Amino acid sequence: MTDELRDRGLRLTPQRELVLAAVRELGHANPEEIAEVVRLKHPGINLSTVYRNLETLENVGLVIHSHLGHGGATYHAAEDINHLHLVCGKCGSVGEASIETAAQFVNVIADDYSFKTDVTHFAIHGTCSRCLETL
Amino acid sequence: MTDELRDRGLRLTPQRELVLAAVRELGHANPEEIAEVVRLKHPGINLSTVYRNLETLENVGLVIHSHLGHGGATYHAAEDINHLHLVCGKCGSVGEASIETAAQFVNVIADDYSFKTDVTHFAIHGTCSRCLETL
DNA sequence: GAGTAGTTGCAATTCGTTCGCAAGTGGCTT
DNA sequence: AAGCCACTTGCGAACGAATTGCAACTACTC
Repeated sequence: MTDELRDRGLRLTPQRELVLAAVRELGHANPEEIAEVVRLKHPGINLSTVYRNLETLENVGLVIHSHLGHGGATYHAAEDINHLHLVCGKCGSVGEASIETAAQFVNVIADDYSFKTDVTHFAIHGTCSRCLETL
Repeated sequence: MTDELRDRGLRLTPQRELVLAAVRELGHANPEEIAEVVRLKHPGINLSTVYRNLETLENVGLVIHSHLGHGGATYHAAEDINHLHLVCGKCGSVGEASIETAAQFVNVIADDYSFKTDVTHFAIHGTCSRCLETL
């Protein structure tokens, strides 16, 4: 990460390092959860620092956010974005699906609407298998 | 709408009527925009009344919300939900696509993950044709 | 090792949304 | 036609998530 940052005149601070480490460790997490993990090693970190670092890490391309539900964003390490999210509207569970399942869909949208789809950014909303059973 | 409401012991108030009318008129709109339209005919309406009516109209099935972007929900008349949304991450434009384009995708997700997809609830994120050209 | 520009912590602020409560009013009942 | 009661409204306060201004701090360049 040193290069990505320094090339842009940005700095490698302990806080920034810990935020990235937390994102990588957690898989998908919101800023609050990330702050909690960071605080284990750096208790004094401020929430706004977490927000600001997530933003810069995203600009640099080390981190990506996606929207899984009504609330805020959740963050992923850039190298982990190889799945799409299936969010159950009933129980709120978040499943994952292979990106390939959407390949054909992405192609159709590209052909018919000249729209280049990023399937990972928004979750796929619906009802999970467990909730379908208990209807 | 009278029946949908009264059958549940709910009332048909002028405010409620105007909120529904505004949703139908606007196509997709957020609560703030809906309030603006309602205020043309009923200047005193309170924002929280709009929120509450959107919620009850949704419970009754006359209105549906979906998430098009980072911020809050946008509301549609229930009878208009026959398209999915293509939101451009660069320019913010919101396009529409036929639901059929997703039919195969929905089937694959159902078969592979036993997950029943509601494609209209979350937008499809990506880059629109115009922004693709100007890269 | 010193200087500078990027960064942090803090507190205050914003935005969108929800809440509690008292006053108001639809609509069933008589 | 009038009354009653539960549903609604408007208002202000409160809320959570995210953002901002600013002074103190510090990573990095030379």
